Amino acid sequence: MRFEKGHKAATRRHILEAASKCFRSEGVSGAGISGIMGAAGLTNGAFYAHFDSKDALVREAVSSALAERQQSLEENVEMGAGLEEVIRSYLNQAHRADPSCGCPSAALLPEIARQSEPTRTAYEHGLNSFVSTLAALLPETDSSRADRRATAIFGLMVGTLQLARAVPSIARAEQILEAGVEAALLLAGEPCD
Amino acid sequence: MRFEKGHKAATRRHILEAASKCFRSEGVSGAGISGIMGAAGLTNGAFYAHFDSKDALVREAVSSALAERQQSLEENVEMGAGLEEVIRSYLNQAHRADPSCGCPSAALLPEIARQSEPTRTAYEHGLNSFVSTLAALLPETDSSRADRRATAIFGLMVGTLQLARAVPSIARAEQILEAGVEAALLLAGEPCD
DNA sequence: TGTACATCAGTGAACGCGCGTTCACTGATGTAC
DNA sequence: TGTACATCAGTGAACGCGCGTTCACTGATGTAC
Repeated sequence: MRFEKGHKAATRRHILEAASKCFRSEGVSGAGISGIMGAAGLTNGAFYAHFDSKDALVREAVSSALAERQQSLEENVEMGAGLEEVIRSYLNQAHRADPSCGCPSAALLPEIARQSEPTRTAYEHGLNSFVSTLAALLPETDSSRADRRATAIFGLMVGTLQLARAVPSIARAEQILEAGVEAALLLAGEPCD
Repeated sequence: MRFEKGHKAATRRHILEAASKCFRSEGVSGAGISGIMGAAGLTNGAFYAHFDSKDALVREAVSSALAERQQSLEENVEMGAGLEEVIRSYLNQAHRADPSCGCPSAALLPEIARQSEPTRTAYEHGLNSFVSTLAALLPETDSSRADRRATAIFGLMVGTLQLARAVPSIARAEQILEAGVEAALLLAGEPCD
């Protein structure tokens, strides 16, 4: 078979999507090239026609997962979602149970800290955008204070979801998620400083 | 040479300490048996005289790191530290810069969520103790409410430290840590419900 | 119109390497007779 | 006292395996003449 125009770019996107899911569910060092390529419906040999190395794939997959989440957040906000809806759609059992389509920060943060500098820079940019979008949902008008508060709220969301995922008991996970929602709402409502 | 009484138990503890550091700095799947044994001053072959498998080592190393942190927290509290000192001794540059001796939750949580059930159960027990100790530092008298609030504060601490470790800029990390301290103090001071 | 060659996404076997794990062995000490 | 054997923490080479990466090849299509 011959390939229509844009075929290779589409394949590249499929690999990126598969990688982004595999990394979130198995971890960056837990997911291998063969498994990722298999999930994308290809064999391992085709990988290097699309990416220079696993490291390059990690950088792009992290960026891509962050961008996907950013877009989904913005869509929710445009549909009228406030901070409470955003928090509740993050700290719940569905998100806890499926890391593969969820927040890359919750699934990968400690590993991102061990990645090469370009990957960490890409992460920082994605984080900044996400925090800005959250900050715009806060009552606080001073944008630097709102960013600070949004950063803390996001840190709380990430840490809480990770705690809920680590404990084996679903009931305990539920308590953790509820404690997180309650505290995040409190942080959202209280004035800064 | 022959070995004095208790020698083998001491070696086992050394392996556990080395493993606990290696896991925190390189990740559970990033750290190998050879590297851990080397860090303990032994060769890889000796490992299986002390532990059944890497999985068993992970379980014990996680427990041991949690217990060490728990003990250090309790000592600080006995020396008169309040919640603010605890928060500030967690969310600072020294802790950000050295994961190997720091909080195992901040270094390993997403990986712990992927471990076998016994490891996750061990983690849950360590977490519960830590949260109870934090809860006792809150003004809230109702212990179940205090536990909920302490859980959220701990989630905030863990997520915030991870964010600070992931970004490449130290200045940005500092902003993140400060935002976390501010929010954690707010959560500590506000009444629950 | 037919033939030879170029293109190019993808295949699948192979590379060296390090992993977790096993095992025959070492060498210093203790014990039996 | 001397000799043979047991004990036991640790060594270091080897096992099979999967990793990231490379490469000769396939096979369908396009282009040149």
